[in-house]
Amino acid sequence: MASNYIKKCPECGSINLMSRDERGEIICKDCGLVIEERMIDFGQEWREFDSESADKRRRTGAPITATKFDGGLGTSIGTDADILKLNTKSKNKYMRLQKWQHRISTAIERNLKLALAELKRVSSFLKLPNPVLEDASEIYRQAVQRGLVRGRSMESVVSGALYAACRRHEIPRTLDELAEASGIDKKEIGRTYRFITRELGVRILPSNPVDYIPRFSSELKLNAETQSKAVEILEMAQKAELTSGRGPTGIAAASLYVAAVMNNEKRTQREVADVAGVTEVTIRNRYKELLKKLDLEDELKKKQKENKEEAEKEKE
DNA sequence: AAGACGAAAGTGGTTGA
DNA sequence: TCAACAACTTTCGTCTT
Repeated sequence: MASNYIKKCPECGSINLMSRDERGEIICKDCGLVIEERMIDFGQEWREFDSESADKRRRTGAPITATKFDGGLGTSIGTDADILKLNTKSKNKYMRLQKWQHRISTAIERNLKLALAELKRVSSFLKLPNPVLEDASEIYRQAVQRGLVRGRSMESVVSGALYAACRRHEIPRTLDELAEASGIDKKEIGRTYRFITRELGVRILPSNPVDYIPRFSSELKLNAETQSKAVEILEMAQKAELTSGRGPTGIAAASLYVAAVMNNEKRTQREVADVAGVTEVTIRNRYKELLKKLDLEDELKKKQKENKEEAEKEKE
C-alpha cells in the first residue's frame, strides 16, 4: 500500500525515503513530518482531550476520533427529563443505574485520559506522525474495553499499542527505542504487544527492513546515493529470500554497511551496529551472506578500487 | 591501536510433540 | 508443558590496516 521514494525533508533536512501511506499522506520516515496531505480532513483539528471542547470542534459526528475515550459515542441511561416522568420506585432504580454508569465511565475515562497523555508524550518523544498516534489510541481504547489492561501496567499497554501502530504504518521504531522513550522494559513491551495484537486481531505485516533504512541512514549521515544503494541491495536480498526469519534491523544495517563501503562513505561496523541496535557480529553475518548470495563481492572490490584511485588523484 | 573477523558459549523466544 | 531449534548476543582471541 505504501510507496517509497526519495525526497528531501524540509523539516529535518535529511534526504529521505518518504512514504505515501494509506491515508494519502507523505511522511518523512526520519522525523515524522507530514510533507503533503491530500486527504480532506484527517489529523489537525482534534487537539482536545476534554469533552467540553470536543463537541464544538468535531463536525457532524464522523470521523470518530480515537483520541477521545469513547470516540464521542456513548450510551447513556435515560435523561433527567425522562426520569422525572417516572414514579418514585422507578426513579430510584434509574438513578442508581445512572450513578453506576457514571462511575464506570468516569473510571474508564480517567484511565484513558492518563493513557492518552502518556501516549502523546511517548509518541512526540519518538517524533511519530499524527496518524500513528491516532491508531495507537484506537488500539489502546479497544484494549481497555476488552479488559486487556488488567494485570498489566497502563504504560506497557500504551507502549505496546504504539509499537503496533508504528508497525501498521510502516514507520517502525525498534523495541529498544520504544523502551527508551517509555521507560518500560523491552521484553514487557514485546509481551504486551503480542498479547494485545493477538487478542484484538490486529493484523500486522511483518516489518520490512527497508523501512528502517532512512532513519539509520540519516543518523549515520550517509548521503542519498548510499541510501538508495542500500535499498537496492535490500530488495535484491529480499528476492533471494535472505530476509525471512532474520531480524529486519540486522539486514537493514548490513545493507547500509555494504552500501556505505561501496560509496566510499565507510562507517565502522560498530557505528552501524549502534544505530541499528544490533551487534557487530550480526552485521558481519548478514553482510557475509549478502556478499556471497548476491555476488556482490566483485562489485564491492571494484568500487573499492575506484575509490582508492580517486583518493590518489586527490593527492596530486 | 583500532577495526574486522570468527569461534564458542549463553539467552530468550518460537514451535511442535 | 517440555525439549529442540534458530536467531541473536556476549565474550574473547587473532588477524589486518
